[in-house]
Parts: sequence; C-alpha cells; structure tokens
Amino acid sequence: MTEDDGHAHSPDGRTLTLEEFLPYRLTVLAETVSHSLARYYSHRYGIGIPEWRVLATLGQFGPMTAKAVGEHSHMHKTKVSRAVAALEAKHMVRRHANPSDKREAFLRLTGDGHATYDALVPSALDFSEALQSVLSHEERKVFDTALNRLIACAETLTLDDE
Amino acid sequence: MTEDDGHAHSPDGRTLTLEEFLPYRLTVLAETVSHSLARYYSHRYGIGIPEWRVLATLGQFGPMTAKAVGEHSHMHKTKVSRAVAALEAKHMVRRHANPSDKREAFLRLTGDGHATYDALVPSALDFSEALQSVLSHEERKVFDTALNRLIACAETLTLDDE
DNA sequence: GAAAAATAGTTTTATCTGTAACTAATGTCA
DNA sequence: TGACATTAGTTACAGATAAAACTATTTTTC
Repeated sequence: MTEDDGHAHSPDGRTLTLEEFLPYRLTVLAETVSHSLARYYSHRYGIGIPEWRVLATLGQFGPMTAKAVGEHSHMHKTKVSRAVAALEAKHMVRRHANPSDKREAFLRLTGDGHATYDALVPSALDFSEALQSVLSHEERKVFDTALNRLIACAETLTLDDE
Repeated sequence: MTEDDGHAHSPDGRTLTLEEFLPYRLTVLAETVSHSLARYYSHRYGIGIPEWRVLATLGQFGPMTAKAVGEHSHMHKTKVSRAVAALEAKHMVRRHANPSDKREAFLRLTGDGHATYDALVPSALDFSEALQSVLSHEERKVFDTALNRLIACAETLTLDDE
C-alpha cells in the first residue's frame, strides 16, 4: 500500500527536506551574514549595502562609470544610480562628466569617501575572517573553489520553463 | 612616500577585493540561485518563494501553526502571514482553528496544495542536484559541513556596534 | 479573579527593489 | 545627412518587505 506516514516523499520516492535543500541553505546563510553586516554599516556609517558596494568597487579599482560599477558589483543599474545619488548627497562620491561621451560620468571617491572606505575595510575583513575561522585551512580551500564553481554553474543553470 | 597606485590597501595594509569577499560571494550565489528557482516556481505554478517555503514546510512536517512554519522555514511572521493568505486564496492551504487556543490556527495542505507540492519537489531536487553536480563527491561532503558550520557561526556573529 | 504581561497573527507604514518608461547622447547605415 | 537603433543613466510605478502598531486571546502574577 502507498504510504501516508507524514513523511515528505515525492511521487518518485525522493524526499525534500528544507534544511538540506541547498538553495534554501545558501539563502539563509547569505541573509544572516548580510543582515549582520548591514546593521553594522548602517549603524556605524549610515550607509546601506548597495552604497557599501559602490564604495568597495571605487575603492578597489578607482574611478569608473556607473555602468562599470554595476558590472563589478553585480548590481542593477537603478540600484547603482540610487546608491551613487545617496553617496553624492553624503559627499563621499563625486561625478566627473566625460567630455567625450556626455551620457556617462566617471565616479570618484572624495576624501570623505575614501576615509569611510578605509575605516570600513578592516572591520569588513575581520568579519569575513571571523566567519571563516570555523573552517580549517583545508576546508577553506575546498569551500572556496566549490563556491566559485557553484557561482559559475548557477549563472548557466535554468529550470525548463513553459 | 605613501602609495596611491590605485590598489585597495586599507591603513593596516590589508586589501579588500569584492570578488574575494565572502559575504559578497555568498549573496551573489544565493541571489542567482533564488532568482532562477523563483522564475520557475512563479512561471510554472504562480507562487513565490515565501509561498513555496510554506508548501515545503507543511509538505514535510504536516499541519502546524504559522509560527511553527516561520521557525522551520526561517521566515518573518509577516512574510508567513501573507504567504499563507496567498496560498489560502489559491485553495492550497486551509486553516483549522485550534479550539483550545483561539489565537492560533493549524495550517494544512489541501489536495490541490499537496498536488502542487508533489509536482514541485522533483524539479526542486533536480535543480539542487544539477547545481551540486559541479562538485566531486568529496567536495560536496566538505562543502556541506562547511556550510552548516558557517550558518551556525553567522547566527552568533555580530560586529561591535555603537 | 482582575490587572498586567505575553503571544499568535494581521494590518499599517515606510522603505527598498525591479521593470518599464523615459531623457539625453552617441552610433549605425543607407 | 538623416532616420533608426543603441547606450548611460534617471524617474515613475508597482510589488515586496520589515518594523511597528494593532487585535484578539491566553498566561501570569499578585
């Protein structure tokens, strides 16, 4: 007889357990980590995650256009646009029109912006380090390459729609 | 002289590279994966991620209260409330008041709800499987335990605020 | 047993986000 | 050169979300 014992068997006999389901676990971890970081950024410097990403990108690579920021930091152009506007209002970023293409503008950290960036980086690194401290050196290496491979894979992966 | 060579050195000499920054990478992976799954769920069954999580929780454990669903699926009570309301409107979930505590209600999948759940589970498992297929058996094991440990760690970790 | 605290769940409000529509400028090609 | 397509970036709109306030009920405490 077919069972109805309260367990979660799909028709083909496989079971789905949310706590073992990779997409769920990834989201939970990412949300927990982001939430913790966001609270710190916001409480300490009054900036949100998108703004932090803009700072991080400009701090790392130097001046670039909003489009380039979006590509480097994996953010939608409207998110970049709003984050840049917010940073400009806080005098952390300045726009410099490109005379040879007036559609775009180069974004550059101001002194304030660079100071905030310099202040944020150490705690961000500490946080990331503290997180990874629960892994052994060997585990870290495996986790690291696995993460890279999963990211690459996820970008190509699509469930059959329609 | 102090350098200004375009590299990202914090005052203590450490560098932050966004693509190597764990919180960033976790978010990018989780977003990519969730986005792909969400499109499938929504296109195929007209439900969003919060609704899917309610289905998955009730499907796995059987009837329980909204509060319990939230605990099992790591969702805020307002999110659960709205997801349940949406599923009720789609006749996938029914509420059964608890006579001995009228504040709460037990939520139970209807026939429709169970059918949707049964239809969703195999593709969800396939998706997760496809994602992990880029990892070797050994890598999977390490990644799995590492993920669990990071999740546990992240929940306790807080940057010094104030 | 009544007042106060706590709990389950909903609704209101403010904020954030993505999509789509828009503006302004540049590129294409005929 | 002049229509058409493309691109950078912003804005308007609609949907989702969390925090806070709220309702209804139960538990606690004195």
